[in-house]
Amino acid sequence: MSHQKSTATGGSKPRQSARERAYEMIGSAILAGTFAEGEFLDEAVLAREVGTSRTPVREALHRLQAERFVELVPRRGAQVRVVTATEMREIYQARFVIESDAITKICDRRLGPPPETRELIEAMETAGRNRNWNEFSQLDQVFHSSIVRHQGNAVLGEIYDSLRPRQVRLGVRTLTEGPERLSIIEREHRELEAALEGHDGPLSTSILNVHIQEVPKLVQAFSR
Amino acid sequence: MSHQKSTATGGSKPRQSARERAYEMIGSAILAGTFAEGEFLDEAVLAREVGTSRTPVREALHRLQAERFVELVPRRGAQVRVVTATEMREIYQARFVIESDAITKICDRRLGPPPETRELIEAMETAGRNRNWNEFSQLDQVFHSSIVRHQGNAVLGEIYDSLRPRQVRLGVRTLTEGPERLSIIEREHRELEAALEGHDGPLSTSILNVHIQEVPKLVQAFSR
DNA sequence: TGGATGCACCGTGTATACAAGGTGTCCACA
DNA sequence: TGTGGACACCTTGTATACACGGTGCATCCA
Repeated sequence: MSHQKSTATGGSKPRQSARERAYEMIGSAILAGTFAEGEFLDEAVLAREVGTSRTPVREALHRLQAERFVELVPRRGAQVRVVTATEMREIYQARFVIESDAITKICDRRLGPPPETRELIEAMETAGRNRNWNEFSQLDQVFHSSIVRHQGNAVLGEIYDSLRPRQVRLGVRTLTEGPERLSIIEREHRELEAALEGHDGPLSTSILNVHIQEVPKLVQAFSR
Repeated sequence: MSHQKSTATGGSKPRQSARERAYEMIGSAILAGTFAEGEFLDEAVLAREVGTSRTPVREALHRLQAERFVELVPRRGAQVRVVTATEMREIYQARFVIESDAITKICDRRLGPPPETRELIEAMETAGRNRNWNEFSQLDQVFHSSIVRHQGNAVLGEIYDSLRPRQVRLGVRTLTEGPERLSIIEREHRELEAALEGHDGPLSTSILNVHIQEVPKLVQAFSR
């Protein structure tokens, strides 16, 4: 999704389209919890706030529907989707199904970890030390995504990535509320890398299983 | 996706929106191969053909992008996506990953096949006898989707269903070109039902594996 | 004759005006 | 006082007009 342009990407203005601005503003507003869950969004109001007409706003809302941020009810408008604890668990289960499959295949074919793994792990540890949660979160996504894509199936790669924006909705919150988990995450990443290096499928999968369960466990603590 | 409304659904007009009409017309035109792969679609032309203005057409194109039918190139427009044999294989692999996971869990929990299974199998055999390929194809989707959803994870269910429109793009073609495969498909469905009934995970999975490979094998025959 | 530059045309991106449908309120009547 | 219906307002759905940017062609210069 790439809300909140990272410091690196936010350079010169590439003449961002109005639709893109609307998409990012509305998307991050939902992430930030500006709108109540279940609330209907008024296109005209949004347009005013973004500083454009309704047209780009409508297109942004359609994209947000595709990403499951809102529900488009005919003649009623865009309703902010309610994210339940159940759905969160399902998203993480889905992640595990796809990523563990990738890991198994990577080990079967003795591919080893993706080449950029080491670099990513170190970048994450730096971001962690600097308490830069957004950066940390994004790098975590790249780390896992690179594993899934290393397996070679682009369709599964896309699907895996599409789960990201949905989990981010709670991910940042959980991360900032439990930063002591950071060292655990980092250790697990290194363990996973080592297991992939050793082409040990079952071990890799069990590490991933524990690793991915980390977050939903946290979520459940303060779920509705 | 529900192009070509089935005979059952096509009853009285529920005041279908212009966007929906545009979506179905353009979508089925792509399925029918009316446009060349890689071709850029002209919004104004499409609007004229659908009988509406450009606005609903644009919204339809955005949805078709989400479903991977077209690629939206900024300032250039909607390009009909090229479907390669590789991508087809990847889609079927993805299906297998999700559905086999569902099957394994269904057997682990001793849930048995979904209640509607028997009914669906019989409806498919009727459709097959009547050489009604669209009906057959849709029922096949419902059959497999019901298995995935029987496992209980709605997110994985949605993802699985989203793969459908993409594979339909070649599915109908392969079906009409190889109708002798019909009895094989029907037999495998019954075998799968029996294996689920017996809570036999490995057997169910291996049946599914063979079953799902059927189509991409056909595809490869006349791939580029 | 080949390449580069500028201009014109065309198609997408955005804004705005208009149409249609639904929701809530207010009034009338039981 | 409660309930039912009609009307008005408000919001989405669609059409159209305008702005912006890119592509391709033609012309000019080397």
